[in-house]
Amino acid sequence: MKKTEDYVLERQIGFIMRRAVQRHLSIFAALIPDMTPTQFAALAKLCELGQASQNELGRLSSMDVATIKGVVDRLRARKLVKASVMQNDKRRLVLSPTKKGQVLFEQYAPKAAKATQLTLAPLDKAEQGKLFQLLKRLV
Amino acid sequence: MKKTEDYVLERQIGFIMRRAVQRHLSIFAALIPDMTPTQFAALAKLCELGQASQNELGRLSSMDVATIKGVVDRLRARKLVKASVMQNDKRRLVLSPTKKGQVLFEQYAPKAAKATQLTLAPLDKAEQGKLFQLLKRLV
DNA sequence: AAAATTTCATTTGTATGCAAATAGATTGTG
DNA sequence: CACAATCTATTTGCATACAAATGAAATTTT
Repeated sequence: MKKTEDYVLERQIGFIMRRAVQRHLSIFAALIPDMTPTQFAALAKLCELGQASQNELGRLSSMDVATIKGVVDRLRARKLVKASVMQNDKRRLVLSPTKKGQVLFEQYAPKAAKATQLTLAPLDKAEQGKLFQLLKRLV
Repeated sequence: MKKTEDYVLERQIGFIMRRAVQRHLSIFAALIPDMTPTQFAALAKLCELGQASQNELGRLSSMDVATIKGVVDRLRARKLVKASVMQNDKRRLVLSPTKKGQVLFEQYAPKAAKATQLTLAPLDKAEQGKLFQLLKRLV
């Protein structure tokens, strides 16, 4: 006995996650108007790695090849990331953060962490941990 | 004593949610290649309401005015939604699902619900409920 | 009623996000 | 070694997603 009311948008995980993401993006933008979370993620991962090819960076920051290209292009345009063709493998673009990129990362990292904190603020520490644990298991 | 390693991308809620959303979108697309989750959400909400203005539909399905316009335009192009200028208030566009739209909604609703189920499959029922509860409190 | 404010829809611009196709470089295999 | 398969990056096309500006219509205020 299926009825229309059986499908409730507000009970769909995609809908709820979309709203949670919207809230987080808004918080992030308020703290760091200068850079998108995606751009910051790529920069952060590259700072952590020190060096990586473009596709590699994309994989490690969960962006497909087309997306990471756009993100890296914008970071390069701002001189936060530098690129050069790898000698051993001329298909690859070796990326690394510039000094300016590293400085900006160090400067924004506390704010980005704060964005996570503020997003999770409605939950206590135990609940925050639980949420992380559950979300991770979805992937 | 802040250090670079203090910021770990994988421990940021935005990153984890982005990955979870990616996973869900992939599952949804596999079950319903014909329509995006966003389009289905708008159609579902409109079927639930029976009728709504465009902005109203956007608010209730968590899309801003520019986004809902695009989504509705595409639904209208496929004749799943019909629109007319409201007589009482000529600013408003009154939307309602077409017969075709209603049929398609009824047809896809079980699949869309299945997408939620599959996304949550790694968790048991209690954990699924907990995840919903935690995510809702973030918004 | 006239003016100020608000609401609705549209438009523009920028930034993800993904699928699919392509070209060039490298690797693996017969 | 040659050739098929794979990998890297790019490009195109489409679909969210949001900020900001605009114009038309309705509401509120004075």
